[in-house]
Amino acid sequence: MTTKEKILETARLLFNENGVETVTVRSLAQEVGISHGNLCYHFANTDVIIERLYLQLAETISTGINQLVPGESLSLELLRRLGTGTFALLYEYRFLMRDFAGIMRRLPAIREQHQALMQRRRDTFRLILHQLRKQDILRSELYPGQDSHLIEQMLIVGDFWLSSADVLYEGPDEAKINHYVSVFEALLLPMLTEKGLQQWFAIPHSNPDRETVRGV
Amino acid sequence: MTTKEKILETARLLFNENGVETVTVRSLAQEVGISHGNLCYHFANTDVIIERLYLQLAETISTGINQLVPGESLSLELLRRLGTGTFALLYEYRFLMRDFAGIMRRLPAIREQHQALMQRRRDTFRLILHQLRKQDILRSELYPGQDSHLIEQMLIVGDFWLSSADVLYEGPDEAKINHYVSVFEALLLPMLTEKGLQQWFAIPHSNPDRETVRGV
DNA sequence: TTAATTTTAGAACAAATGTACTAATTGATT
DNA sequence: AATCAATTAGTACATTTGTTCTAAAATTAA
Repeated sequence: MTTKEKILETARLLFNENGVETVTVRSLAQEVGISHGNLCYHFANTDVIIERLYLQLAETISTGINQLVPGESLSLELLRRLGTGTFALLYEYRFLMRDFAGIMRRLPAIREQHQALMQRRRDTFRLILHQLRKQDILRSELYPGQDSHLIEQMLIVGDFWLSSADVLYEGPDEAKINHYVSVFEALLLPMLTEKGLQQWFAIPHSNPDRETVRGV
Repeated sequence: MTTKEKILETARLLFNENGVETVTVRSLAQEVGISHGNLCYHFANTDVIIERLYLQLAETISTGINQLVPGESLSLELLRRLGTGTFALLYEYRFLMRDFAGIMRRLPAIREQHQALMQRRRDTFRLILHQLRKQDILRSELYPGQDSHLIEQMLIVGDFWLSSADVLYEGPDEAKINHYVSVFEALLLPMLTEKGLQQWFAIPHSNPDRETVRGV
């Protein structure tokens, strides 16, 4: 592992543990085991490190999104695996969502990137809703604009379950991601058709070691 | 207005605008128009100011919660007014939710207070669900534990719509709160009975100047 | 091997911040 | 009016932090 990679990796762990505000070039350098002068040689400051880590995450998510092809058949089980993968990925970069406001304030460049990413996720969610309806798994809107509301719920829960969990989650750590995937999934369930509900009940929910896919 | 009150008020506005990390005893004192020595005489540091502001919010919310009496009849319109009031209140203290993680890290005392507050809100939500079912407005659970999922969704959306709005909301400011109240409300809608849906459709949704109630 | 380039450690400096302290001023009480 | 407590402004100091600079060491290329 090169020094650059070691720095990024250590920074990610340190950010996750202590938050972005408490990590300085000096404390990070010490954790990596190099001088802070050396660290500044590779990355001028912590801001550019945060930016790089955000790009890492955004790229991984984007490639995940592109795995979903319009028109391709979907199952609720596939969606759950996609969701679990995304949540697990987000968990590795959880400092980004936890210190969301502060980071967006510090790094306007990321703000725009994030807006674009969220737009792509919105489109993906809309695609999913459309496909599920075509397969008669999802009921149609109860009122005009319900889909938009649902998608916003998905964005909020999908991004900020981490912050909420920080204070409220009390179960075992291994079950955390699966728990919040269930909370997320439950946004969709009341809108399932009879057929959709049957398909959902048929998914093995007790097994937490399901294979996961990254992205979306 | 006493100096103490002036400090708290200015701090709240400054926190909302620039985030807790950027506000120092000096910058705050300057904004209030007093010396930083004087400010430290009233409040040792910014931490105790944050704590005081949190208590202000928590207390207001708690009194709002107690307005709901178990067994009393509910309407979706009343719930919407309660929701709007709470969202408006939260908006005035939005820095607390935006810089949530950082604050919880800095002030462990608040963390415990917040856990307790969230428990009370959970109980309130459960009470509401129960009462709505008694009035045949809400369908029963699709699966055991759905209520818990729904309540967690309500907590997450109810707390973090502010953070999401920071980056994603693009409409006019006056409509912001009502928009997110709708997103919040939409969590419940798919579970309404026929009767419930009819009641909901009868609410005048276009008028944003509805009277609001604080709390919950 | 030699020369050039990259990487590294450490020193130095300015700016900002929390905290403590002093002295002056104000306001209330007797 | 005199006294005491509360309030205020301003100073001082130690720490931390970002940033820059220098020189040594390590690595690579010729």
